[in-house]
Amino acid sequence: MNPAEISDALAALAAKPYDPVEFPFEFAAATDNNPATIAKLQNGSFNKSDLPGGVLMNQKFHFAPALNGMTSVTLDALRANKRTLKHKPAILITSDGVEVSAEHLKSGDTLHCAFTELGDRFGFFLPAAGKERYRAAEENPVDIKVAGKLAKLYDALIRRNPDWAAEDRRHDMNQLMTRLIFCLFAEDVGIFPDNQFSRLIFTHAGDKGEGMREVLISAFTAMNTSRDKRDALPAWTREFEYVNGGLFAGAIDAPMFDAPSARYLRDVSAEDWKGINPDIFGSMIQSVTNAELRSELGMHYTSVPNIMKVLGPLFLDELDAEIDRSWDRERALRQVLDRISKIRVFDPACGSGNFLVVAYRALREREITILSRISELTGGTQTEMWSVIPIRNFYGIELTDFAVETAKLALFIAEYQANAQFKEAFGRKPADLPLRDAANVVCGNALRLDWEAVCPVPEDGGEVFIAGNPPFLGSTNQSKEQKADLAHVFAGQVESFAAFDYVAGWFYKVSLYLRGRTARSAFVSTNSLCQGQSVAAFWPHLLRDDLEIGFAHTSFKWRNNASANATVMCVVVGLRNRSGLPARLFSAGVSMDTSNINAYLVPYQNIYIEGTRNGLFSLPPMDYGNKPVEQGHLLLDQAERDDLIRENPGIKKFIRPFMGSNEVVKGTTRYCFWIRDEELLEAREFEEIRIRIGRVEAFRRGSTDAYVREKLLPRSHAFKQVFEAKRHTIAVPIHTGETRPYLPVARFSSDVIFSNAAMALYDAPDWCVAVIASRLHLVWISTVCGKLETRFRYSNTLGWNTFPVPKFTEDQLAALTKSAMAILRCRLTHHPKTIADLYDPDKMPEDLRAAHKANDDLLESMYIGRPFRNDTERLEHLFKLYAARVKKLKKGAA
DNA sequence: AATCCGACACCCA
DNA sequence: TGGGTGTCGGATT
Repeated sequence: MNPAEISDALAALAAKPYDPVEFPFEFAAATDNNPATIAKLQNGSFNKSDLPGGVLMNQKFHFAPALNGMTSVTLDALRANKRTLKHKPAILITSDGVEVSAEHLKSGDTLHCAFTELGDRFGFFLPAAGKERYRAAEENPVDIKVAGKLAKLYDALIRRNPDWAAEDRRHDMNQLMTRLIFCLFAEDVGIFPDNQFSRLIFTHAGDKGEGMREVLISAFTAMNTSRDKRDALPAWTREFEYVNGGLFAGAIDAPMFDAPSARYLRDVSAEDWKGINPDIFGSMIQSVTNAELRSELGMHYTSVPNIMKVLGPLFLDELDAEIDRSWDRERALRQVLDRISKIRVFDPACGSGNFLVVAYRALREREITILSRISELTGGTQTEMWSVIPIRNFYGIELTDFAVETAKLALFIAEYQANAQFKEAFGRKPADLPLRDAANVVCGNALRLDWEAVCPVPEDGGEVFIAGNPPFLGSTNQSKEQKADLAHVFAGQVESFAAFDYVAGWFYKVSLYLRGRTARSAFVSTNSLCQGQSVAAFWPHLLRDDLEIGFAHTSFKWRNNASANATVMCVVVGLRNRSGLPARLFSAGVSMDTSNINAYLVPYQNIYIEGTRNGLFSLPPMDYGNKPVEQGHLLLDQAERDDLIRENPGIKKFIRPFMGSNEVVKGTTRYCFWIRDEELLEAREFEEIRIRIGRVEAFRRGSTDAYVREKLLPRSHAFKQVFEAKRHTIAVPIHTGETRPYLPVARFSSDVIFSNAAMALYDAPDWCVAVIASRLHLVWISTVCGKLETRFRYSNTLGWNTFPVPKFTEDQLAALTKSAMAILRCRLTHHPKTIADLYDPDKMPEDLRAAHKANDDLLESMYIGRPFRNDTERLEHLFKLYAARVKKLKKGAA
């Protein structure tokens, strides 16, 4: 059962009179226990409670009835009960029929509410159904101000030095910015003496910035030179610390400054850099350096809440549990510390290092927790001198040079801040300078590089955790180079990969890395990787029979602190070697353990629904709508049509109503020219038609699709597909809103032409409406078809042709036809309300709801002799029927 | 020839 | 300006 179903079940329970004997069993049923388990609970064999009237279900809940007004007292009794301690129920619950008191044992949270509110408070009771609530990490406010000022400085420098914007100087410019940022940060947080850097450069560069270039070159050179070798440099540079660390190694140059750029530099150095959040520091710097890409780069960085969706279940949660278990044993804690010291974190799409920084900080925080506890346990005699987590254990691959530099810098800064925390806790830290060791961030194309060369598999028993947010790009939008990258990964491995999203390359490469290793991975991905055609095409090759999904987050909307957010729905998928351990599924604020998560991110065994042109069951063929491919030149709106017909009455015979999803759902009307080949000469008599055909020809001539140029260009009076009905059409919009409780199928007269925004059953029997309009069909479509973000996407090959139906009898078909008609007639009684109005989940009329309910009950009884209990049961039954049918067909073919 | 997809596209409050 | 909700034609099969 999903949370919504549990909510409904609890609401139903709360609406009935309270019976203290029946209540615990009904509560068990409402929290997803099957009838057999409940029967055993009732006959006492599963009931562990020793309280009068009590029911205790292992791990799930402990109930005892309360006397009037005494729910708090009974809750105390439940909490203190020995059996409670032994069997660890998730939830304690008691009621007197008026009040409910409950407690979540793990967190100690309590709930006191009216009995009738049980349904509204379902979230509290989810743990009794094996689902734990989780809260996403909070978004930290970022210092947008600093980034804005950096951007101004950058722009001013480019205005003064246009050549520094060119490709061959980009690296120098990037390096200048990172060095400046490091120095401004260092002088504010105490790595350098207070304000040393800005004081020295502004003292020696003059007011208008005229000497800034030479001053910066001298300063940076000094930081790369040990103090005793600075004879060739101005005397004032002696003051600087020796920094090194790669940041100041290599060529040192700086652009010319002018008055505005010097002013912006002063502005930005006046900011308090202590408050900078290093988690996404890199992205902010990166967005500074490219005015055009500024919004776009910012658009794609991964915010901390999203990073925690990946790193938490990948390894941090498990580490916390281990620390918890070891809390009272010094030896065990030292083992955890040893484990942490060997962990390698690898982000093969690291950008400016957000994931690596967050992972590094998380590990350093846990190290301090462990050391503090060891200190407590040993009475302060612990002798650790220093952190065991080196930043060289953090690996990354990134395509753009500047991002690589900022990633390294962000890790330096994170290390500095972690050291400061360490000092606060233990009173000591090593010297900050010179910078010693660096993260292993490589500049290159992750789909071309050998990942084992970048992040070697450790030989000391260490673990590798691979995480990141690789780029998503559908096949339509990939460049030639990107397609070649995918070919490099998949050629010879997978027969058909050209339709894969770019992100699939990362998933496949990580699967090769993980196999048989002490390593796990988790990536953010576009949700389409786990939907529709990609599932059957990609996932069997990825998982084979030795990998599994260890955890997953179902679709969530992309959000970060950028002003413009990318519009995309994401998932997080964690991969691991097959383990026999439970997998954890996160969905809408709830997590649950399950024996398997399949590639649709459904808690069910692995199953792949393959699109097919031939129906697997006995349903009539469904066609794709008519695809115009004419840049709108054959289409008309209502006014255009009316005007044309007024001026040329004869043109009417070539104009037909034209409908896609929008028109079906909202009841609007568009029209199209519909010219049969044999009528072309007659049609061309009209000047308007000649002009429009000419425009279509021009458009088709310029298409990149050879089929359009060669086959469609000579037929520019017509659409690409040409289908029409003889008697009537049953049409299903392809993309429609997911909040509607039913798919907006409708029936139209034969004059209407359907666009490729709809699927069409031409002249098909009306009982098809009953099937498509059913809850059962919606559940199937929403699971096995693709989505447009979260919108339903109807497909004939994936959804209709694969939909399992029993062999209907004539009587059943007659009943379904009647039911379909009842729905259609009911809609008519609400004329002129549109389908969008009628199927608004908040405003759906009761009689229409009833007609659909009757239709659902009728259809479902043809499957199992009764209505299904919930969507979970619906889906599992459909999966079973599909698998059985495919198995039978394969046997027949063999 | 047919159709799945969109780090979307576009409309409207 | 962002929530609400489906066009349209390229690229792949």
